[in-house]
Amino acid sequence: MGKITGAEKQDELPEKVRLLYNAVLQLFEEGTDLADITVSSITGKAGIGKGTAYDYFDSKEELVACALLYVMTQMTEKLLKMLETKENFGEQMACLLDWVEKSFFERNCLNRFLHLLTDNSSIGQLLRQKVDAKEIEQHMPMMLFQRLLKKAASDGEVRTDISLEYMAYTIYSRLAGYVTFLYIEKQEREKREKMRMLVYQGIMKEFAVEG
Amino acid sequence: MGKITGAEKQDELPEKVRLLYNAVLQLFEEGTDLADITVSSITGKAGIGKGTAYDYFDSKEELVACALLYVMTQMTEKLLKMLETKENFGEQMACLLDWVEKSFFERNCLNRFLHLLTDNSSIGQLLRQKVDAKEIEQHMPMMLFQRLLKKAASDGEVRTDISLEYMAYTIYSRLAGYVTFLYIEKQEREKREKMRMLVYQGIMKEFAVEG
Amino acid sequence: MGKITGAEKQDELPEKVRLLYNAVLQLFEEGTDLADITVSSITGKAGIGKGTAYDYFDSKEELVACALLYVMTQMTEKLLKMLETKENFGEQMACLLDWVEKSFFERNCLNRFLHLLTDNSSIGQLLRQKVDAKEIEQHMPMMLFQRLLKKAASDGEVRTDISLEYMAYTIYSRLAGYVTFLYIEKQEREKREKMRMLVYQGIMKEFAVEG
Amino acid sequence: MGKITGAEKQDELPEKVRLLYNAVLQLFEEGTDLADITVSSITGKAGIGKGTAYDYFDSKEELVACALLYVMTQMTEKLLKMLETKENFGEQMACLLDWVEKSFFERNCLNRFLHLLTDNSSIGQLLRQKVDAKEIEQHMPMMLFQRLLKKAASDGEVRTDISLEYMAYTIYSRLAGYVTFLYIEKQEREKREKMRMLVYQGIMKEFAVEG
DNA sequence: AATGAATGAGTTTTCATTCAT
DNA sequence: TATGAATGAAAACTCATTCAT
Repeated sequence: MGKITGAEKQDELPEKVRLLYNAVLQLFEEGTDLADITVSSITGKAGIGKGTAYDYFDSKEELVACALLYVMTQMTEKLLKMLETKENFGEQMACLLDWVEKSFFERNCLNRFLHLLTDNSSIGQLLRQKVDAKEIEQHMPMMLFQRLLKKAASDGEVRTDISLEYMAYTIYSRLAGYVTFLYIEKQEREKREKMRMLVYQGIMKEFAVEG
Repeated sequence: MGKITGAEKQDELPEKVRLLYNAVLQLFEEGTDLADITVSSITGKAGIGKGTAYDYFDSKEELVACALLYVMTQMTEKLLKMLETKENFGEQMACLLDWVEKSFFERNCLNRFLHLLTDNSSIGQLLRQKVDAKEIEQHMPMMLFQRLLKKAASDGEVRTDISLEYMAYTIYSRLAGYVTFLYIEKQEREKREKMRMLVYQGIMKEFAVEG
Repeated sequence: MGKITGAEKQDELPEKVRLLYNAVLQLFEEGTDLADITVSSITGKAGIGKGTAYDYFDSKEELVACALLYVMTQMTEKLLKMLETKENFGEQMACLLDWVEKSFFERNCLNRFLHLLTDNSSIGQLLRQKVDAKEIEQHMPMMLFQRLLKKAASDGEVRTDISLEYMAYTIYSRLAGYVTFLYIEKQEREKREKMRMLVYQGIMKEFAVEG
Repeated sequence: MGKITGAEKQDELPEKVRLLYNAVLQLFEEGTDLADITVSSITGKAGIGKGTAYDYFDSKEELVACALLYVMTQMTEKLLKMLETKENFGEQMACLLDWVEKSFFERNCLNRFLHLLTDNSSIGQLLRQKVDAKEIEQHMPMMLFQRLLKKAASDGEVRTDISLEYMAYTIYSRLAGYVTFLYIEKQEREKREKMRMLVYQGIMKEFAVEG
């Protein structure tokens, strides 16, 4: 009766909802555009009845936004764990660039999510609303960057005279810019590697201590 | 009946096509999401028959992609002219940031266009294809930045030891990042101004020659 | 572009609208309940595309209400013409009773319309709204009765010391009551004829001059 | 598992069935249209499981028809008791008119039931079938009127030279006509009172003995 | 006996595209 | 060349009914 809001914890999710979320993720990974995702395609992939989706969500928009929120959260959690195994800030940034590139080519959607953060569609708007809910906020990309930076700052790896928020946005920007570059110049391997190195150096020069 | 491809020069455009392009621009400026733009709404705003659109374009996607291409071209041309009146690279960057912010608040669409560059919808893909056509390339944002940078380099205002392409992408990235910031933190004026200054300084520190 | 409102004159009706109206009438005559009428069944019977219905009407409800209004108007006009050929008030009442009975058995819907006047469904409500529009009012059953009574009064056939409105409602009531009787006792011919005579006499005794 | 047929006596009704019946009544009193009543809304209001309804009834239609039959029976029983406290036929008729008007404005459903007697929906048809079952017949409106009239006739208050059945239908008709009048002219209080008086006088003049 | 999660057929509605005029 | 009436495939969503628990 109470509908899913997207604030549920992972272990609170009903089985069918998990199936729906996975179906949305798969569609995303297949490159299906947001506007072309239909309730039929989701429930079909999930292997459940169309009506069931409406037992848990009020509308297609709610369903997709919640699914994306869930996947983003999962993804950033995994990413965070991975980053935490790195020795220092530089390695973390290198790892992030790898991840972004891998994500781009495997379509596993980081770029799609970054994109959604500035999407004007009803689903994009709904997603931003849900992200605004405090509890979830902490897993969002920008917060992830801030967390990395805070740790690095206390370890004396990055400068402390620049606002954390600005540094987070700048890292986000450079990654998003790199994704755009990939969209346009994906074909040439050499160029790609050169650009990646430049982005890496750009971040390090601007924020890292020493050189 | 050769259809419109988007490669036409401004003065080659049939009157009806111009009307259609303007209609798409208006819809965009009204904030209509890409997915919610219909052929009816376009031809209605253009004041011409629905069938006429199909005399010039093979599909709605073609029509919208061509219109966006045209508008982007127009916009960057206008922007370029404006930037060329500026004394130096620093002023140009400040002007760009103003423009981005104004564009964001007046919905005059620069952010929408930047967004489209990494959009997976059929229209977005078509648009990128068209951008790839050499003749148009020169008017696209990245090329605009490269042109500015080339001039600035020859005037000794920016460093010459960094790849032009990287510098262009970095400027693009920082602007796109600033737009994302505006999406998320638009409400607070002070924060906004501080962030804009930081972005400006970030660009200048990385690329400008001395002070 | 301007949608049909139900206030159109007969010769202003587009061909397709006429087809839709006829389809609704046929469905009604087949005894289909209001709630079971679907847009598919209407356009199917009309032999036109489903979308066409929405070119002319904003919703199924609008379509059905307009169709019923049209049919009621047509029916009462025909009935009025028929009644005007009668010599006097008594013959008119006898004719009305015949008509009601015939209508009941041939399902040509007078009873359905009378019924709709007190129906709580969204279509019933819409219909009453449309009936309230002045121009149409004159053709509705109650107005028809009032017109007959006015003529009869000026011819000295009915009493002039009773309010016209009351007389109209009473005639309406007795007819509706007779329909209810038919619903419940339709099987027995003799009983039916006896009841019809009683209804006739009831009207005449109450309103006719002399005896 | 013999299902409920609607012929059960009040004290034979399982608790759950009573809950279902009450839920239907409440929905009706809230003005919900027959077509908008759902099994969910009924069982929800009844506070029992959806499946339980199907343990007792074969279909939604059966459930609603039985519920309405029950409520009508209850209502007419109550009404009859109330009428039996009246001194004479005239007071009974006045009381009936009060009841009808009160029922109309409080939505307590007499008008809805009268309406159902000539309704073509599957529920309406089912209801009439059930009314036809002899045991129940005695509680239906028409029978109620006949009972009143029989008593009044034996008390010398109404004429004995007119068929009881005709008188019953006429009273029913006039009440139904008054309801129609209320639907159309509910707003004006004065007109309403005048009409009610005329209806009352109409009945008395036609059927009452002397004055 | 009682439940309510799950279903999917069926409904209303939209809109890109066609084609007779 | 230009039109816009007509189409129908496909979408979102509802709800009576079933059935495993």
